[in-house]
Amino acid sequence: MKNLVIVESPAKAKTIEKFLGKDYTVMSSYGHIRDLAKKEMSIDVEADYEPQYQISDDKRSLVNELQKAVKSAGKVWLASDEDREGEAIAWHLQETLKLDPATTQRIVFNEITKTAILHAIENPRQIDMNLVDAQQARRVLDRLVGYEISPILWSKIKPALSAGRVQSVAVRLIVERENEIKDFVSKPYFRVTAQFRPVDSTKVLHAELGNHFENEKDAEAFLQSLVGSSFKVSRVETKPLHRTPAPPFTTSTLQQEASRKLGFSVARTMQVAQQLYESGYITYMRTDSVNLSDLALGMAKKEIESQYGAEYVKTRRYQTKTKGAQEAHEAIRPTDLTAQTINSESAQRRLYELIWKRTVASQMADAELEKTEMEISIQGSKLTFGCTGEQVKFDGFLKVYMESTDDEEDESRERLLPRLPEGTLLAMERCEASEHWTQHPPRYTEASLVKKLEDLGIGRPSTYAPTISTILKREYIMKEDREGEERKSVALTLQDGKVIREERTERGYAEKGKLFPTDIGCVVNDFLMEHFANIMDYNFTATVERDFDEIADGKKEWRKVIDSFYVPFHKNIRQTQQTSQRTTGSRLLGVDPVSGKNVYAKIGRYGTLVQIGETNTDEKPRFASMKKGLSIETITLEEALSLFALPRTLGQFEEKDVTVSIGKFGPYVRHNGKFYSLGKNDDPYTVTLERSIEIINVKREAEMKKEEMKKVFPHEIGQKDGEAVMSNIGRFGAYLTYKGENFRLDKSLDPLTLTLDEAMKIIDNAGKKKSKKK
DNA sequence: CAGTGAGCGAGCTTCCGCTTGACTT
Repeated sequence: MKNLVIVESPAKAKTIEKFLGKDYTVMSSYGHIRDLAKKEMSIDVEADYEPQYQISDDKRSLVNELQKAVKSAGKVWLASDEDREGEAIAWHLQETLKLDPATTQRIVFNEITKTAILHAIENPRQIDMNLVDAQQARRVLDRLVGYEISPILWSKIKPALSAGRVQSVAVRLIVERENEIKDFVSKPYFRVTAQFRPVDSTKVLHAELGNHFENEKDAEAFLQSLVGSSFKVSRVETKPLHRTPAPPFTTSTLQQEASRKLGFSVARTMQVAQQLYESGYITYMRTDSVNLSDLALGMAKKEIESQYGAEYVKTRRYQTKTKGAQEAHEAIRPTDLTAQTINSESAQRRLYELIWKRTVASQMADAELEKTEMEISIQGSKLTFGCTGEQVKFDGFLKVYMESTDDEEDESRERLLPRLPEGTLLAMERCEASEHWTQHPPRYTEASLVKKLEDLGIGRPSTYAPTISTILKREYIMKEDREGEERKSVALTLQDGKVIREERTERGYAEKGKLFPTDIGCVVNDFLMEHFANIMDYNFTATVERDFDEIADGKKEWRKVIDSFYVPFHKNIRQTQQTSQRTTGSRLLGVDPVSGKNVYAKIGRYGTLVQIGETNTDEKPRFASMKKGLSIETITLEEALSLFALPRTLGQFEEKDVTVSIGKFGPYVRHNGKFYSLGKNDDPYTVTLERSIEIINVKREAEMKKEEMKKVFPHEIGQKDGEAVMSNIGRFGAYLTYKGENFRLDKSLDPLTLTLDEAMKIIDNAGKKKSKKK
């Protein structure tokens, strides 16, 4: 063994090994192998911010293996990605594996082809310490911010909270959007639509008035004024229009489109993309680059030519405009563009097809359209109706793919218009003025939040999904569906010279999977905005990124950059810790009619709660947790008082008290020292004694059944090759045991009546799958 | 595994970015 090549990803290692042949062994570092120690700050501020690195727990055995491989290798090639993090990974490898910088080869390639890799091997360099230092600065800054602010939140608001350069700004976006929505005053307006017909034809023309009316009176007056009017086509304008395809997918745009077109969460998209990547169907899925390799461009051209014809080909190179993009990889694309679809489970197939279409469309010709705008004049009025139509002259990339939008009101009312010359007289067939409301700005979805973060240059492709799950886990935000609000709206129709008024009940737009801030999210955000405005600034990341770039260019020293940030920052930390008030988001709801004491809603150590009485008096106040769906801001006095109804004693069963309450794991019934969880549809505030007894009995029966099961299992189905085939019930359901190995049983199969033949079939099939994988 | 919330004090929590696995029945 002469050469050892180390890359970041095992899938990449497998591919490269094939290109390099016998003289090379390719191993993977699985990302970073070393990081700041988890406990405490692990940055020696006194010693000029010396970082204390440690091999990550889950990498110890890997590092051992790498060490062994290094010993038997003549030359070591560090081939991690060509960006800040990749350079740091290479450096950490060099340090940890005690490689000699003079003989260690640093190589990079951002296209996994034989040519690119061989070219890289011929052009090795040494590790770029400036780039490594830029990464160290990034790492140290994030640790300082996160580990100094978080403890302040623990002491001033609630334990186990967190703050960080990325997550806190993500929460800020959601809190501020919610505030905008709260301040938004929805106003009604009237939109007038009409249907015309040329007097000597049956063609129909759908048009809309260029103006809206603010109230019903004006709308009605306008409709009245139309009675007896004549209408004609006053202007026709036709102009060419062309549309360009969207660039190939990056992580962020893939997440957005998969959310809009397939309804995937950001995490789901990444999970499915990972599977596609590991099966070799697509290129790497964590990327900020829209660039396609020459190989891919060539494949696309060939594929489009053969499928759609040469006139559909237009080779395009896209430029990445994203702030702070590092472009260590290609855009996300199929590895083989001749495969329009793949034979795989549904989610993988659908995501793959989306990627295929987007990639191919990006290399196709513009769509050529003809847009016609028609204006219809009203005799005796300055107002005009208008309609637009679009005709596709050449479909180009539209043959394959059209990008979606987030706009909920996007009705794409464009249609083909009949050809009518200017001056054509029109008869009005019907006309309606309908009431609508102005819409508040939309709440973020996971995907639109990712887009916003990317626009601000905050976060990286590998962190978008984890960031969202962090702020969900901390309960700063929640993801919810909301029904549209019901509204009464007025519609006025012009019929036989009269205006008919009709009231309709309408539902506004339903919101699905939208992000809402919680009480805690709002209180933490207010606190951070008050005390750490610079970190919360939307430009903070962009500003420090400029410093990191200068470090990478060798123009600045990383420790100095950190020092000029840290000195004022740390002073602010100390001051905030000493002087700021404990923050609970407390709100006075009113007076308890029974005790005459004040009732508050606020944040406590374990979440939001309501409180009767004061905390700074001798007499202890009474507390009760808030139910799901209640918030400090909207809870009423009555709702708050009702929360004190627990625990309730419902009566007796088998001569013992039956009580109901809410515990750590949800609502429960307690009887004779035992606990029984309430069902999903049971409300602890109203549940009856009868229902509680039913719950107790159901659980008792289930437990008895389980006991009986234990007696029956493990069950011997039969013998094969002198070994027993057993069935059993475990934590994850029924399974078979044979020759010391376990095999999952499908839910539809009964582990007791299964025959030996059936069991052996399952075992054989599972065995085949395993050997295939290897 | 079925509270808590005041106060006492121990010991715990926390960042972002790079990569997969997982006692997988």
